[in-house]
Amino acid sequence: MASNSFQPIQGMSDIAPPDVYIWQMLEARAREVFARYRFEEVRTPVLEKTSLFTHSLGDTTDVVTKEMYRLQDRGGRDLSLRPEGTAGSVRYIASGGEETANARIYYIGPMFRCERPQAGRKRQFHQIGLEAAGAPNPLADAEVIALQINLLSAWGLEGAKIRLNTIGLPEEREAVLEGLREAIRPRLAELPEDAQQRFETNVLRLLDSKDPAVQAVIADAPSVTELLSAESRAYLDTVVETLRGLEIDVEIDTSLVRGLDYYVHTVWEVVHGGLGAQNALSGGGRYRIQIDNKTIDGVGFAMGVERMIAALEASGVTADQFPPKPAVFIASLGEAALKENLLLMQTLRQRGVACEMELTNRKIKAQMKRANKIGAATVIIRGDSELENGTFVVKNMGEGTQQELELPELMDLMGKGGG
RNA sequence: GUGGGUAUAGCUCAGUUGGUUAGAGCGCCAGAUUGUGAUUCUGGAUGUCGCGGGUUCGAAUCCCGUUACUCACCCCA
Repeated sequence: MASNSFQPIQGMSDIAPPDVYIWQMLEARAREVFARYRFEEVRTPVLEKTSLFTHSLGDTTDVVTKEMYRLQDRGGRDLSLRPEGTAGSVRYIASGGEETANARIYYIGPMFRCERPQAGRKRQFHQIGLEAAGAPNPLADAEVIALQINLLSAWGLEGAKIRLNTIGLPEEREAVLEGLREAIRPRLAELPEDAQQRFETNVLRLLDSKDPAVQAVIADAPSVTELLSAESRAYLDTVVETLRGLEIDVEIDTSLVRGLDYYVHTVWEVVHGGLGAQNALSGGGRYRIQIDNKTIDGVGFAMGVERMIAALEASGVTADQFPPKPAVFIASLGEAALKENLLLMQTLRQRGVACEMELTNRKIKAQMKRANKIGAATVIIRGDSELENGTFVVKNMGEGTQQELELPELMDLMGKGGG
């Protein structure tokens, strides 16, 4: 029943069984893939100084200006729940000097943005992300993209597409923006009002507008790539060639832009058809972030876990395909057996067998029913007569067969994986 | 921040033009001769009809507010 007092706050949810199994699968396989590519986990705090985000993401971006959970602590410090993972990772990288200058790290955890929830968008959402610090190098960008593709296939996702583009260097940004404005200005009147505003505040955003009127004007404007320097174009070309050399085929999408200020050179997105309006599973790119007098270069991506799960479900991969290991169930008959079975359960658990038992004197029928429900592969039945004989009835639930064993035989069987 | 849809049992949902004790399926509990599950049969329990107010002789049903869910815009993972 939907009672307000039992519900999490807006845009946040409990992740419980059976849903949690697919989360565990995703995280476990991600850790395997990251380890293979030699990345290590770093767990940064969820709460950071607000200034970290305003400086690295850009103090006029929507994420910073209207989507952060921002608060003051008791000492009056201005803090924010992290809206993304790169800023904190980069702070960590910057904190380590030479030790972390070329860090290869990953993170798994919750992010927070106070927006209106919709399909694929929660206020507390989760990302699995990765950062490879180091000076710009197209080979590094290609390696990270290759890793990401490997990750998607480890998760069993089909039908995802990578859109790749470049946005060049900060020093040429102004020239790009001016070039775009010049091309659009003569037809400014054709644009709807909100687009005209974006013309002033964020021309790049017009490129990926969904509005047909905007698209018509953009179609005739030069692409970002055309406005960039030869060096920046060459950088992108090398990324693409390197990927082709790794037998990874990517397509360049010149309408792709990013909403955060820190990006330079390569940017990309993984999109999937089964998701509704928020169709990006992942955003990635190369960045350059200043913290105090330090500049951190790196390349990375973040995958939205909720969106990833939605995409997997759209392609037939669901949580109930990853249930926990089937358990052994112990059924008791009578007070004396119940007590003895507690000790048996303790012993089995200490030997690594996942097991469960009924702690009341319920009828055996009800106990068998429960064992069946939790998916126990084996039920050990012990009542008064077994107690007298020193034996255990062991039932194989899959086949419906059962045998009566003595303790050494039982332990032997359990040692082989719980029956 | 703006706009649309929704809210009835643990779950999925039905509920006629406002009318008497609000229903179904699944699940749960119990029974179908001895201490054995998943099938079958029989019986049983469970609802502040999201919450608050209003209209009415009478509201799950109409109106207003509110909270949450959901979808889209904006933006983003």
